[in-house]
Amino acid sequence: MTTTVLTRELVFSTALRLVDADGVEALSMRRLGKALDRDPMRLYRHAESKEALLDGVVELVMSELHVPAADGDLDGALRRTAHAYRDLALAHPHVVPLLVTRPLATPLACRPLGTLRPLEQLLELFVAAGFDDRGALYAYRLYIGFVHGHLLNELQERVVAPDETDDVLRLGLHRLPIAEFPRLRSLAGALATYDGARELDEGLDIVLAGLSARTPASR
Amino acid sequence: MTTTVLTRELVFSTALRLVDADGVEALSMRRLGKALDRDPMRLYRHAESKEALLDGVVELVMSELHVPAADGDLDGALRRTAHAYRDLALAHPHVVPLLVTRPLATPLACRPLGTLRPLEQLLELFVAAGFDDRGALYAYRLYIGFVHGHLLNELQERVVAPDETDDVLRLGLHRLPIAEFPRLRSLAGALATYDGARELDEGLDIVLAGLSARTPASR
DNA sequence: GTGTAGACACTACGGTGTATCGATGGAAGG
DNA sequence: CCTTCCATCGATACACCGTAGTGTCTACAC
Repeated sequence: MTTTVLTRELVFSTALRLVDADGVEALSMRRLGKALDRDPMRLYRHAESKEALLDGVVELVMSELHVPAADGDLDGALRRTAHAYRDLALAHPHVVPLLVTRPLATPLACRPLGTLRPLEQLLELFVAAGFDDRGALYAYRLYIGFVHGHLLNELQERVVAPDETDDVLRLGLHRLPIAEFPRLRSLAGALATYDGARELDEGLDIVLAGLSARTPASR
Repeated sequence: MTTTVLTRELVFSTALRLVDADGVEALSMRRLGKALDRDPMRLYRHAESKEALLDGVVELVMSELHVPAADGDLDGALRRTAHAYRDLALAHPHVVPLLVTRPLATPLACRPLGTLRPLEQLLELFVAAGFDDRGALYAYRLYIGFVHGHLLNELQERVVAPDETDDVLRLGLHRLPIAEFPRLRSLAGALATYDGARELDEGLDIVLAGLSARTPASR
């Protein structure tokens, strides 16, 4: 018998565990209740609905993203947080759909504060580097949009049948009509040797260069 | 009494209608059956599962994305398809979560062919512009990642309480602790005057410039 | 006529989110 | 001590979900 009292952190962290283990659809109130050895209805003390539970999971993950304080090296700070974000996403791949999707259902100011904190810190970074309000918001969006796009790309790459040895087969490319998809079919090699961290860096080269060309300080 | 026979296109297009009207969670086999005035079980003739139904909806939307043929103007072609993609996303905002999320659950070659076709055509565009296989794939990913990131950004902007007149209130920013979120709270004006198409264009400026610096043809 | 194939409907099972209600148990007031 | 009250908890109930299984009816082949 579990004697410890049910805490908010315990609820959300085991919710995250369930999602990490078996994906979002494996998280249900009943299963979470069972995992905590409590009546499922008890969960509504800590999350007022399942939607709130999902938001809490997102918050839990996002609160682990640490944005360095402004120290004059904007590029370095952005690179480090991008990689930290990537590490987080790879550590919790099943949470990424929630990460990019939940904000589409919730007005900005109603989002959990933990998910807003990195946003605020990134804005601060841009402002410290000389952007005005509008410019900082624009820079933030370009940056975070790129990172999200990269993460979606990289995680798609991981959905394969890894027991096949041949690239074409493992990727299932043989199922595609040759006539219609010549380019795609010839990509077996390139698809197999994907290096996410490097590609993130190369993309950052481009985005950060474009950004610094727009910093007032650089003119 | 409906007398017409149930066709695949009818099933998927009314599924899309349901999603467009009330979001993904409003699409259920039972409701779709009711909308078609058929027994829900009949739907399994045309989609072997609900997952397949969702994939079909994505395919239906993506098959409306037309990528121009290569004619030497890579930048123009990429700009036009980016805007076409954006228009599609704004026309079907509730489908966007599916659009970016479904591929995370399906190996590339198992995705509906209709969703792979734009991919193939974009690859063709890059190859025609002088990229080799690997370079074309890299360019594709950078490009589509950026576009996806932009769409996620832009659609987040639309989740508000539009009946409020004051910017701060409409965005709900007053709910944020001033001490912790000074930057965010001062963004009311900038958030309110967001221009998605322009921001897409400016981002494309950066991405396409970075890309053309890597085209073999430019060296 | 017999057989067969497909369109269709119905029922049933186990699961979901969550509203509601009765019981329990401990603290506070007399 | 006893009583009262309130917060906690378990359980049940409702409406809905995806889908397996089964049976009916029509139309055409042989």
